[in-house]
Amino acid sequence: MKRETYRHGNLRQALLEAGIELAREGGPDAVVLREATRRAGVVPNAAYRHFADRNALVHAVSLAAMAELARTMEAEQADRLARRAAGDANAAEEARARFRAVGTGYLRFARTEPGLFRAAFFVPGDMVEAELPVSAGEGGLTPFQLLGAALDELVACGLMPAGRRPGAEFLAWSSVHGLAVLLIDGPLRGLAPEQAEDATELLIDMIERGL
Amino acid sequence: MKRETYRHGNLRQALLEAGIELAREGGPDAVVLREATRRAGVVPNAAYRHFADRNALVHAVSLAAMAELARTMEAEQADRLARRAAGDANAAEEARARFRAVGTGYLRFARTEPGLFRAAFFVPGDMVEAELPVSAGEGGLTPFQLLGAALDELVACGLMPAGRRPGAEFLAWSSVHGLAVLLIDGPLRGLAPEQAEDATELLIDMIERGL
DNA sequence: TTCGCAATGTGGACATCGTACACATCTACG
DNA sequence: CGTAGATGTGTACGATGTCCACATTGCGAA
Repeated sequence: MKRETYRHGNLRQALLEAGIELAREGGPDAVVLREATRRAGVVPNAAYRHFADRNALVHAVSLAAMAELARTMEAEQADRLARRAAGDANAAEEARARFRAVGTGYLRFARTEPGLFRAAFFVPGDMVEAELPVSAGEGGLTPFQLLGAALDELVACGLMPAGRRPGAEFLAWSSVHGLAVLLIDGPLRGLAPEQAEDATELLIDMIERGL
Repeated sequence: MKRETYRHGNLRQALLEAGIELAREGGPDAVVLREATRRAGVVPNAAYRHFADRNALVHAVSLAAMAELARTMEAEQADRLARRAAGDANAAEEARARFRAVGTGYLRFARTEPGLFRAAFFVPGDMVEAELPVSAGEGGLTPFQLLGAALDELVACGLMPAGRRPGAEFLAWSSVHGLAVLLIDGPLRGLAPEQAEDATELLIDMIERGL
């Protein structure tokens, strides 16, 4: 447990990882600075060499969580597309699948990692941060950008009137995000996973009709 | 400032009101027990005669906030209906207006009282509490019940297929709630009020098409 | 009416947290 | 080398939630 070198070597990263773990277990409020330093085997004040204050730490955790959300969404897309690959290469159906995967991936992450999900939207960057590369997945796109790309595809395939494209991110995002919130700490929490998935599909159906 | 009777007389209510004020200013996290007792002119521990712990206080605040949300929604409905009253008494249009008012009222409350809005969904009652009379407005209906009633009307007027009625509360609610969250502490916060209202109308358009 | 008990408010104490300030230790660069 | 800046330590303070023992009071039974 005890370090033998005076220097830690990689404290910032260690604190960040401890913070992520805390957030995973209990959301952003559970990211307590002293506990993170404890887990890193270091005295509380050491954290201040790497983060201005607790908020800065939570913010870094938030960005990391956002990136993990992006990865989950990418994985969901890959999964959905693979599941239908060999068949036919209908571009429109593919665009739809990619769009739906954005939503289902988002909601899967929220249900699977509620703590991190809440953390991702804490100190929730304004629109600027939604495009910060730190919060991107493997493909280099942030969750917000993944959604935008999927919508562009829908328009390109004629599945959505171009006139409604501007601002559509926010409408789709709102709906999915709202369900996520209601599911994880709103009145719908404690819904069985299966029911939650049904609700997810119904919601995305509604969005597709409404877009 | 100082009391002259040993008994406070109505401490529970005083603490609750202080708590509501704190929540109004800074959301549920700002409801700090000691500050509430300070405002009530009483020693910290006195609170424990009326609330099991801080959480119980926040929970009571949450229910009060939910009731205020309900009142805002009722007011919005009354407003929208009055604004078109004298004209014609088209039942379908009236049902639509009432439905839209549910959403706009909800979002208006979120933007006007972000602290209370966040508090309302803290310790967020599961489905049971969404029907608790404590969180109802003047008309005796909770926000959730107001939404349900509006949806029933839509179906009755043929504005929405009856087959999609079951569970529709949750879809509409998710969408509106999501926009609220994104607007008040998500990436859309800081949108000008006018833009926020535009987004509101667009979102409700989408919901109407999708339901 | 009186007396005693339950309800309500007080005082003091403790652990935990975030964070400020002064000091110790190391590493890298002139 | 040796010194300056970077990194970790120690001590301390104020704030918070909550526990325990005690003080004060009002109300109903005797």
